Amino acid sequence: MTPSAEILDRAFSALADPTRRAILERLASGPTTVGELAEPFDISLPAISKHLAVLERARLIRREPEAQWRRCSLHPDGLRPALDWMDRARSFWTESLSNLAEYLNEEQEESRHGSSRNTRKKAGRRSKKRGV
Amino acid sequence: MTPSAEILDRAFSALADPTRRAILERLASGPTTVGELAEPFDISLPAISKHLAVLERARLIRREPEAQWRRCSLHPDGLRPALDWMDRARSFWTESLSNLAEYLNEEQEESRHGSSRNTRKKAGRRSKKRGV
DNA sequence: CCGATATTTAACTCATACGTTAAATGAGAG
DNA sequence: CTCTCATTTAACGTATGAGTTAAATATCGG
Repeated sequence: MTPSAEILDRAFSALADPTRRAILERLASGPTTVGELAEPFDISLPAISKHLAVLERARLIRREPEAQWRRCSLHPDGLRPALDWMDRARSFWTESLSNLAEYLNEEQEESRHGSSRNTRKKAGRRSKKRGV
Repeated sequence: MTPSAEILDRAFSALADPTRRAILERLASGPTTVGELAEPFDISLPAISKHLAVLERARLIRREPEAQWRRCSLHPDGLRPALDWMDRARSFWTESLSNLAEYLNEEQEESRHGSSRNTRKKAGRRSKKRGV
């Protein structure tokens, strides 16, 4: 629904491949050409070219022509949306966990007060795997 | 190469889908059942079930049986590897950009000194090769 | 045990991802 | 112009992803 959904899709999808992550890490030490970028990998040049296309489509890198080469570099702010989402995720993750802790405390309180009606924390834990 | 590559693959891949991201956000407000989780979406229950399987395989959620339901919750620390990678990416991204700025400054300096041979800002200057 | 409810598995379709090799493009050098 | 190098595009095979409907499984409540 949010208009940024596609952007996030592309960014995370681009990051979900070890070759592409390695390419990004390599670009951290400065812009370089496709051939140089491809060198450490065992796959064909067209394969690398496609990975670069994916990264470019995800706005994570830029390629600009320079003589017969194409200079690849990290796209400034290209990681922003993904970073922002992850930062939000980090907060709600920890928040959720602290809520859970709180809830467990309440449960404990409640059961100490002796109201024994329905104190199921993990209801009916019986033997799972009954043979058919 | 790193043994964590697959873990990151799965995490980012899991995050690369808006339905799954929405599910995670929903889980931020506390554990819930599959059915409840599926309710806001337009897709079938089996589809949701598969999304949950993907999230579980990526260690982002946990599902534990509870009566005839399965209670889904965020997996504590499940986001850790992805968060760590992203934090590293954030640093090397900005580092790389500040290096770029530095480099542009040097270029400018150089051209101010009047050495008019080949003062193209975008050519020359390859192979900086500062091992990071 | 039976029937209802929650969820998953099976079997299938369609689209996209990732790799290959071979051919095409674009720019510099002779 | 022609040769060569860097890179992409084309065409293809195969695997995986995301969705569907129908059937299976598991657990509770009577």
